[in-house]
Amino acid sequence: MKQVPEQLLKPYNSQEVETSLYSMWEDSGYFNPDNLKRTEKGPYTIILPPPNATGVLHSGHAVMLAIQDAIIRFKRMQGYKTLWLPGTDHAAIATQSVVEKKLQKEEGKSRHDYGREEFLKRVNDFVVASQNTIISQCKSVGSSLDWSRLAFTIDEERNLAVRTMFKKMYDDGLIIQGNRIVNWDPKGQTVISDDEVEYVEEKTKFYYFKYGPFTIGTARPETKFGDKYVVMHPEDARYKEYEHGQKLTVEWINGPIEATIIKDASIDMEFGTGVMTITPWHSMVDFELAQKYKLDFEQIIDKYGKLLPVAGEFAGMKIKDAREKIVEKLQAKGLVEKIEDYTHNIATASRSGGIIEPQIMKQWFVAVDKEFTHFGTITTLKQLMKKAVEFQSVTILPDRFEKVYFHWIDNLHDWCISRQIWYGHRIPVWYKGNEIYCDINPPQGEGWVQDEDTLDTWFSSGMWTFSTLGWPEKTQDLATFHPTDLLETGHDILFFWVARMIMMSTYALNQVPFKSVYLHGLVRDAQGRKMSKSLGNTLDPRDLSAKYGTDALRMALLVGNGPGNDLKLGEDKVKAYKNFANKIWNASRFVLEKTADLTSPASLSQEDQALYDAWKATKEDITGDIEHYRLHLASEKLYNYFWKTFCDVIIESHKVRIANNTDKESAQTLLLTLLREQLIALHPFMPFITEELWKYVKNSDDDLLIVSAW
RNA sequence: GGGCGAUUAGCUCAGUUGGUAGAGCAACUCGUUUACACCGAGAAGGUCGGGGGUUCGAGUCCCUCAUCGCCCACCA
Repeated sequence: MKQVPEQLLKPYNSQEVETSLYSMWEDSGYFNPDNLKRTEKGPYTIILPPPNATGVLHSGHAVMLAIQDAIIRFKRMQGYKTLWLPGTDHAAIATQSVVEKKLQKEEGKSRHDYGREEFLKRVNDFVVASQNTIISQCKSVGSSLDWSRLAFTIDEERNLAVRTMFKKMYDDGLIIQGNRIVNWDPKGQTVISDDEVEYVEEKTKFYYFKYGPFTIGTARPETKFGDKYVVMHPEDARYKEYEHGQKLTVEWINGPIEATIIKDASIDMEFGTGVMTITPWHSMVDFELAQKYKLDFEQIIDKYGKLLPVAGEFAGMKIKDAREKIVEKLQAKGLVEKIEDYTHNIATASRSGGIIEPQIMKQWFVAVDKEFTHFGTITTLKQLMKKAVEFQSVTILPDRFEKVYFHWIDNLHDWCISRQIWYGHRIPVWYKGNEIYCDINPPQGEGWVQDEDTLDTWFSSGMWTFSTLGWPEKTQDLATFHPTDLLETGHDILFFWVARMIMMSTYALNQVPFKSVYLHGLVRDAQGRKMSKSLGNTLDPRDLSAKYGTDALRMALLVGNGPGNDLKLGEDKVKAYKNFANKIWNASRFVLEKTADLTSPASLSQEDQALYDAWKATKEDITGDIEHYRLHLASEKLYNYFWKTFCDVIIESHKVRIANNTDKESAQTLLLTLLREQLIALHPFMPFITEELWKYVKNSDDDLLIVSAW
């Protein structure tokens, strides 16, 4: 007769067991696929979306880790050679600005006071110091990541990969340098890509100014100094007396100027007066018009958002201050016809919040529409991205995001990849006079100067599935684990990241980066609001995990959380699964007590066999759910079966049978078998409590639950 | 301006291919001499946003309207 372990006599205490269980798993080496004994089903790989190296664990991370860990544990138990590869992200702009603020606050100096080299050293020190925080927090929620393969988006290996990729794309003519109109962020002092622009609604004024015989409409008087082209629709009857190319002299802000009439069908006759003047240096639309008709470009605003000498008396003023003054002056000259209230969207930089000022600048771009020869066929990067999803080499879950993805590709312009910040992968291009040199390593000889700019952080992130596996070297890992099986991430970075990974991987390897994409939603508070520090409604996963147990937290994040949908998380929900953990604990003790005198498994009675078969069917159902990434259903079914069927029905009836000695050994065998199998099935979702209980339920020759057969 | 999603019990949400409406929380009644009160038993609660259609049959498919939310877009 076995003794029921003393530990089971008190309620389940997650804090007492979690840390040591995690160490036990780590020590076992089973997080590393090379150490797995059963790998008959072949490789299964997930690369972890790298959290910011300087970040702390938030509920978004917790969801991501819970989902991926559940899938990885499931596959590992099924007998796959599972690799879940961790890493951290250098998050160029975000990290640099954090360190800049810190240095400003602590030492009162800007990055320029330190100089590039010293500043980068400071950033690196900061990153190294804070990196362990996020890593240990990932561990604390039970993530069975292979830490032996930990990567960093800007370490030496990844830098080599980035330089190699840049060079390859440069040689293929896919990375080009050009003077184009770009999104300049005066606050962050860098160019950003179209995807980093966020449109924010702004209430402002709409001004109607007299411009010679016309009335022009504008929301931005401060850009209008040099406006010498006046544009209207060729079929606008109101202006039919004027001809394209006609010149006339008009009185304007700082005196008379010679204006040229442009007729173009892109003008909306219904909007305003149907006439506008254009400012090609500071407007995307105007830029295109100017290119079309080969007009002059003149810069009006500098990179700090101040007016240039062309503004005459207004030179040096911030645009915001200048606007009023200019309107006043026009008013004094009698050129203001009317002013209306106006609501429109202004472009802001999503990171810094600065208002974007379009500028013409020399930058580096990835040409997405340019044809090139790719493994023997002519294609474009856009086509590569499109085909991967179109032909289902990559499937996106939920599938409605496939439409969103295609729509994004259709509207995609060349990707501006150069940034005027210091922290990041430096562009591997050197200049000497008019010579330009691009290679993985610096050129020989004197007088070469490297390009000052760094790369968009998503450039290196785009290579993440294969740079982490050793590319450009032909490593065993790359051959074994690429393409990866699943990318699980938030739908908010579908464009930034998912699309770029598909582009980079199909381009460089002629392989998709992953076979499936699983997009989870945002974690919101119980009222459905976005969690934010300013609202004070954030739920810290570390607190929840400490208070209710990691298993409870994980269940709360998984049950009912279908792909693509936002999850409303209240503390009540976590508490409910803490109760469930305790239920498992108590039921396990009870089963162990009632079966202590069972020496060897008995054959099942017909009735018990039927119950067992019903469980088998449930488990098969659950297996299918997990295989199709329906964790929200699988977890709920396990919960219901354990509580409603196993505890409330089977244990209740069988304890009577055991007491009355009716088919006792069959009853005992069934209880023990069902408990064992449910611990296995629950393990991917609630790894800690199940592994802990497994110690008491397993047979002597059984290994850890983490590697037990599903 | 385009696209997408949501609308199911008081609250938060499930409902995989159309086949007699589900869970958690809350509220109600009862129960504490033996697994668990972090519990059990029981009862209550829904014309599945409105309207129309397809079907033997619709929460599920189609059309339409309404409200809320998200994404995309260079109307000055």
